Amino acid sequence: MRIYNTLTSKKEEFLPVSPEKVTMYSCGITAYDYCHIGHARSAIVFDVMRRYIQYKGFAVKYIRNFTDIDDKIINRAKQEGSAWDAVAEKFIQEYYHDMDLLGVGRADVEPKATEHITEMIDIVRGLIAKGYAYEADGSVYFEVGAFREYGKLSKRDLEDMMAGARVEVNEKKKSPMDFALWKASKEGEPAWESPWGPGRPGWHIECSAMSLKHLGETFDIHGGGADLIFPHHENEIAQSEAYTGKPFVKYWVHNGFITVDKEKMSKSLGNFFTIREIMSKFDAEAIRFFLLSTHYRSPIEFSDEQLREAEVSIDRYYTTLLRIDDFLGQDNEKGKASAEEKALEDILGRFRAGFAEAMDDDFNTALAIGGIFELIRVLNKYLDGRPSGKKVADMVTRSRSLLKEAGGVLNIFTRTPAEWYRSLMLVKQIGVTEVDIEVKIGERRQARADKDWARADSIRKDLDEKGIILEDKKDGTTWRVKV
RNA sequence: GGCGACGUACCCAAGUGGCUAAGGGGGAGGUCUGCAAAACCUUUAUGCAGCGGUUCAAAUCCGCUCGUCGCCUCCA
Repeated sequence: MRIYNTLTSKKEEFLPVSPEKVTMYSCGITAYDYCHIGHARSAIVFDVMRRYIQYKGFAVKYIRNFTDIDDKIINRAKQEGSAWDAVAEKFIQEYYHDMDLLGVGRADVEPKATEHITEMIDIVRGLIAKGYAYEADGSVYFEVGAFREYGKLSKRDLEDMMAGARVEVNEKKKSPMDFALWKASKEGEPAWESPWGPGRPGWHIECSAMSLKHLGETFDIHGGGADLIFPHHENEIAQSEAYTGKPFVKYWVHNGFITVDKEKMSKSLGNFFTIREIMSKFDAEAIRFFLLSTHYRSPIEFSDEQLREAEVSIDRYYTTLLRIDDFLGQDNEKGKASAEEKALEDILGRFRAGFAEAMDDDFNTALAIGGIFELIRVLNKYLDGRPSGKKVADMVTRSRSLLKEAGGVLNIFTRTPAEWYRSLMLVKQIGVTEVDIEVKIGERRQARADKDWARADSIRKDLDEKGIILEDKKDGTTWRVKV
């Protein structure tokens, strides 16, 4: 398995610290607002990495934090006239709501910054003792110049940064690049007792403290959005390595951005879409599929059209699954081979290896999905030959289980076709019920038996206008939701 | 200004030295069907931003040019 490491700027063979157990940490959210689709991408990308590493047979310990104390949370609370911790708690719950629908699993530990104040203070105290940090007016700063390797992740030279520094002037800091480990609290702000007086943690220190506590001094994978490379992750490295004297992380992985009109989606530009906004128009699975249909490091242009195409693709999957289930449900006594038997056997024989090869190459989900649709095409062609018999049933069953296996790793294609259509009916706001549709199908069946094609077609057209497509098959009519 | 990434068909998107340039969507034609739908078939890049170079061999490596974007400030 090869993973692209931001630290070395290349794909590297994945060799975890411990051969059996993989330790990974991803930066979660600051809980001050609803999540947008960029948060979804990050969460889904790392969710898939974790699932795939488990699929490969490793035990995984996965940590994803919540930043529950921060300026933005405090400001939001002020705006709303509520308590800062109530704001954080509310948006953590909203996060779970969105992520559950997107199929993002819970991490093994989901630590909150405020639950690790003691650990953070210990690290800050240690950094001061080792000469990497200094106190000024109740705040503590990390002295960037004292850490020789500063800039190694973001490939920056400290002197260049000073020259072009756009950081605000802070007289208390020795250098403008120094960053806060501990911030003295102002009047009325949340505060914790510390050796430097009442204050609260700086942003970066929490990840160092929580990863150290839950994963140890050196762990395997640390991830987040590419916008966290600098300064957040650079600072984490400085703090952690200065404190422990050990390498902090083996593999740094960063996902690319979502763009709108080619520009990065961001809060400040105001060009962002929240997850729930999108889920009011598209099924959550379509969002997940859309995000996985591009390699995680590439930018993705967000658009309704792309989401719609994702829906069409998923629909193709479930339509095939329905066909498989229909096929396996029918009598398959007499044996009739399909001309495409060899082609299906070939692809079944290499499918699993192909999937692993794609995923082993820096989690190439786009290629892996391509393999899934290749199998679907060959299988459909095979079924077009109307084969029957035990061997055929076995091959079709095997196809289905391989599709489910691959889908399971990506956590897509895990529902039944019926569940998919039901969900589509909700999201497309279809104005007829399943019972209505069955009644219409019954009426049409009679019309067709009477060879009253005009009436049969009018019933079909009527449903089509409501977003329901009828399909006449040998043994009856089925319906689907139009995507 | 410094650092970095990207530019593959009508659209999205894999592929980063050698097998017919994956896969999805769309278009055109066809098979099947009462007609449809689905599915399948054929077709839609002798070509990978442009120009040079390295090599027996380049979308893939190197150089330059053009274009787009990101980070350097909170950001997934």
